[in-house]
Amino acid sequence: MENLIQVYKCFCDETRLRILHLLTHSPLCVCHLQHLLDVSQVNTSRHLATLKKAGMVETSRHQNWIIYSLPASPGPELERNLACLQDLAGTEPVFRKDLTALHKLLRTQNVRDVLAEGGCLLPTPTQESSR
Amino acid sequence: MENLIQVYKCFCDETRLRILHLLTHSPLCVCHLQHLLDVSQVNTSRHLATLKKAGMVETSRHQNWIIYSLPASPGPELERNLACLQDLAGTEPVFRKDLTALHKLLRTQNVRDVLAEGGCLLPTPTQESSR
DNA sequence: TGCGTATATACGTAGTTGCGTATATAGGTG
DNA sequence: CACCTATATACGCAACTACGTATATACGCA
Repeated sequence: MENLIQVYKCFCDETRLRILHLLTHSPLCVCHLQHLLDVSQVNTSRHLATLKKAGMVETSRHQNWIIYSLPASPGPELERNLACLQDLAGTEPVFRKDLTALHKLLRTQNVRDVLAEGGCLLPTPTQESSR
Repeated sequence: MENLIQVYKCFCDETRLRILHLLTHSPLCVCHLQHLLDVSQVNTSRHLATLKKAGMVETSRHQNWIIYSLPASPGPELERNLACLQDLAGTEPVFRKDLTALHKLLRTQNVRDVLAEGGCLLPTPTQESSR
């Protein structure tokens, strides 16, 4: 039960929902999440920490970057609810907007190869989004 | 998006989850919910008010009793997540225990007929659960 | 070793949530 | 109308949450 509640607690914040939704489509480093979400670095990092503590994301370091991704083997509560989220995401403008931005990012930089090597989606959009 | 968040906010409390799970199986009046959940009257009432404000339950009065039930036409966010909850409920001991108690209640009092008339699941278990 | 970039944590604070105690409303019945 | 039962709301408070500002850690590179 605690696991289930924990999932819902994570799900009831818009930023975290958007993070999870994005990660459903691709692993991402913090700076790109920050850029895609248009949320401050601290805030992004904090929400990611929350998700990680709840076992809802995993991390791997690649040089200076921390790559966040969904767990390789998520618990049933998470897995089931991510599927549910995925079903509903299509009708939520925010999610669609995020997806468009993500695809643009992936296309522009053809980073699938980089990702395949466990890397970050360079170039990082650091400066302009340091609000 | 706000709707979706609201659903998750309601879902991230154990008592409210148990209420929704019970209502998935049968409409119920406050006093029986209170009894089944073993939660104080005020607390039960308050959680129900929260759920109602979020459009996640509906009420109908029958004499002195307020019968709570799931909405006749729930929004997609709620409907989808209730289905998800239903899927996961089978493995949660608390939910199974609640269901057993509910079935016992329904059997003991053969109240399906009463419910069919929009009534309460009499007799009410008032005194013993007034903690 | 010292600097720059990426990410995380500490601290203070405003807003929110949950819950107990007390009290109010509303219908039913004598 | 007076009283009982069922349910809801008001108030106060402790715990939790979110977020900004400031600061720390960790890695890469000159």
